[in-house]
Amino acid sequence: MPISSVPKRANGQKTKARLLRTTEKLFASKGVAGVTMRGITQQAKTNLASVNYHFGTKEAMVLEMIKSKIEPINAKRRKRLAEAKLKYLGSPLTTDEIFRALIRPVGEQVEKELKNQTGILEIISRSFTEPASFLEKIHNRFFGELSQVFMNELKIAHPYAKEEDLYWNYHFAVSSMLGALAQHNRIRDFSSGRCNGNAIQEMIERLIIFVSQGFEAGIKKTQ
Amino acid sequence: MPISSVPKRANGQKTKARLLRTTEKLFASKGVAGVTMRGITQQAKTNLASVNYHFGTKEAMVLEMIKSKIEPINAKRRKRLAEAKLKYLGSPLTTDEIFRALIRPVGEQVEKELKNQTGILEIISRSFTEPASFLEKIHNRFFGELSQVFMNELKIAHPYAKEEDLYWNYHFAVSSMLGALAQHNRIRDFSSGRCNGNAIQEMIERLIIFVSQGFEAGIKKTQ
DNA sequence: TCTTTTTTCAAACGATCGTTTAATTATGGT
DNA sequence: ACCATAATTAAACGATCGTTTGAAAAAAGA
Repeated sequence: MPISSVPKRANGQKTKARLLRTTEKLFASKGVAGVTMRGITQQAKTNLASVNYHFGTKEAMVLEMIKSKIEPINAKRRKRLAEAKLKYLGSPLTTDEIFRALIRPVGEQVEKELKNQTGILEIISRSFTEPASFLEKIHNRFFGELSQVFMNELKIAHPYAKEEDLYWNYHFAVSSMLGALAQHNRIRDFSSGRCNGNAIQEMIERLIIFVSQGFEAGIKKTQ
Repeated sequence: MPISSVPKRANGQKTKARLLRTTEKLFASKGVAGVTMRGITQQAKTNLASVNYHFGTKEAMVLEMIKSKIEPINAKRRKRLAEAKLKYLGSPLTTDEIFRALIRPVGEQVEKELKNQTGILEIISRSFTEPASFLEKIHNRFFGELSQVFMNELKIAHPYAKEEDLYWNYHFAVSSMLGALAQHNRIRDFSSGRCNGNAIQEMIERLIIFVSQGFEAGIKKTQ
């Protein structure tokens, strides 16, 4: 008898986790419509009804999967921003440092889970572009307040910029990030093999430069 | 008896066009999965079987709709690029002029069809992000060679830049454009009403600046 | 007008979707 | 060992999907 009494109903939790992992893969490759109950349960080697037993509905399972993927990234984003602020002790951050805190955690999480073939990039981007209406509440909850945090930091960094410019270009920056992440597998073919879309770290660093400079150019328009 | 003998079976062409227009709206708002045969034929006030009669399959109809929306834009892009080259008579174009030729035609087409409530932005972006596999052939055909044309122009404009940098940042630029267009309805809420996502022309002009400067910053990295 | 072709229509088909039910098996507590 | 709960399973349900069929209606050509 093991001393640790934490995992009660161990097997049950295992199938639940197995379902979530399978949902990840299928959602990343085929979207929410491609995630079928039979496809998931078959690949997770469990019964069809197990999804409804563990999660209630298919939607609830997808939402829980997305939540489990995005929340750690957002936590890291806040942490990085706070660390940067601490380092600069009150004085405003540079644009690229702010966007570094926003974008780098994505790349790190991707590298971390590269072995799992999980496809966080696709999950994040799909959670924005999927037509499924039930995903919208997720964004407002996950990205709504997070965006306000980063926008506030950008306002501090650019006190003389017009608010309108700041909003527009932050919107471009986020959209660029999502678009680039979502399309990252296209660059290999497009560049005839010259660029590797799986070199995530390289892409992230390049993306930070692109987005930061685009942002600054956009807000300096009127100065 | 009318002299013009062009429109034979006039009524038949009308329902076909009506089907295409309805497909536009539904695809834009709900994606390819949300485009149901019964939903389309009901809204187009025709019979369920008319889709298969006029187009063969649902996919064929969606493809034809997308083609009819994107091809005019791409034609305009080539034309604008050619006009700009003619104006500069051999000397290389500036970065923002190249991207202007790429991005502006989208905005113009949107403004042109604003009254139709057709949603080209959603159609373009969805045609990239939709998980439907049958859409992939479209991109390679539509955007593959077009991208090569614009990439060549960027190479001419930046003869000393590394090819790798050019490819990466063109990829970012296109992804940014698609991402920003796809997410354009989010900025209103995000900015608490300060920015209007339906002010397409303003967004397009801002986007050109953002993308051009991001691109130049990305390729100047090593110079 | 008569004939031929095109277009529309109601009805049904087979397939697949998410969910539910009820019976069975496995597990943990006492 | 016994019992209550948790978990798994096979089977079926109702709904919706895209497509096909065969006949009726409409339009064009002769």
